[in-house]
Amino acid sequence: MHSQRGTVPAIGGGTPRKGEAGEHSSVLGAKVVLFLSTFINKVDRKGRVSVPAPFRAALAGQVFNGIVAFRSYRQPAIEGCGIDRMARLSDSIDELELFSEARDDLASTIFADAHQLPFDGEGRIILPPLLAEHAGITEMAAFIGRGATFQIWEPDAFATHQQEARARTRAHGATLRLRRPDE
Amino acid sequence: MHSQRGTVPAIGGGTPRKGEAGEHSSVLGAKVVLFLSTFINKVDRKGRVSVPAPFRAALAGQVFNGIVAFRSYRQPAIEGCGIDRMARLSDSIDELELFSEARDDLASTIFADAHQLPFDGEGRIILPPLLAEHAGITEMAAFIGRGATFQIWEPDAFATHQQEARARTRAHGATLRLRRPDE
DNA sequence: TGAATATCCATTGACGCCCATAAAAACCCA
DNA sequence: TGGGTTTTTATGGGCGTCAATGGATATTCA
Repeated sequence: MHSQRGTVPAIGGGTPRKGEAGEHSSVLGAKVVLFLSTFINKVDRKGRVSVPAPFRAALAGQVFNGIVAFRSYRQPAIEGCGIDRMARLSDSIDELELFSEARDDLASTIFADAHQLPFDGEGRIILPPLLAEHAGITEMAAFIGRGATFQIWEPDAFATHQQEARARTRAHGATLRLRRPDE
Repeated sequence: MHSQRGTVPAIGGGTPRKGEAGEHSSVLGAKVVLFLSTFINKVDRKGRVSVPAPFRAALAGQVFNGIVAFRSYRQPAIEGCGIDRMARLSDSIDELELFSEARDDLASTIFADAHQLPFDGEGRIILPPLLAEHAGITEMAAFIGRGATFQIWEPDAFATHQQEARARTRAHGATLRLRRPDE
């Protein structure tokens, strides 16, 4: 399977159509951002790739119209999210010991490496060569939903990774206690 | 079996009546979602299937008007739930160490494989080929209520599975202690 | 002035949305 | 309690719209 056309209006749409992508909700900002599923799109000769419409919808309304991307430091993949999440991340890191080594490392690994990739009129971004190389992406790019964030992989590499992850999860019997709605 | 108009309430009989499948309650959001009974519906040539009305009722009011579906790990079935449940899952995962391996694995196992399937005007969804294949679904699809979630099976496969499950339960004499309302 | 970047336009096929039908189930009323 | 009426549901199909993609054109900066 590969890039099927549009599909899956991301989370925004309790309400059907009428162009407004992921409007809505919540008086206190904090719109529900959820990246789900996998989409494989083509990278054209100019290095452009369409960001899946559902992902765009999930990002709609943020101050920066595009995505933030940086190299994953554990995997041959690109980490992606909205600008809002970076702000939160910044806060989290702020809570680490000032001048600690971990803090330094995180700051330079993430923020220094982060790229702001704006959408063009059609919802595409241009993958910086540095990032594309890191992920081994040339012709196709797989957008992988991960809940509050997403990743971009070279399709085959991800397929392999996913199988391994599945195996590990099953082996560890990794469980996760689901949060109660109100807890 | 064909064409009995909708529904085939199999198990736990009591006909649900009037949209109250999993009506809600609770002033503060957190509506009670309950999927009960079994319904067998047809998959048309476009790959569309009607989600049983009672299930739709149980999902009414969530931010995303549709269901979230992904391949079951241990069975040839599709797991289904509402977007709210995924959001909670996302929150739970967000509490794990950032960038930890367990977190990575869970994310790529669960979210990457999840599909957001929006309802069309008639309450149908389109079954992605990948999922349909995994469950061996071609002409008919059985919606199985499981309380807070539900599954979608190929009818015959489910019948078989159910018999085996019953046999196991009888053998093991499985018991379950009921949770007190407020516990 | 040339190369790199940003806008805009065109194509096509999938999918969202609408309308129509039949048969249940729910409802009403004598 | 039974029959007739109304309201939902499940299901088929047609068609318009939008997303993904490719390429051309305008704009910016070295």
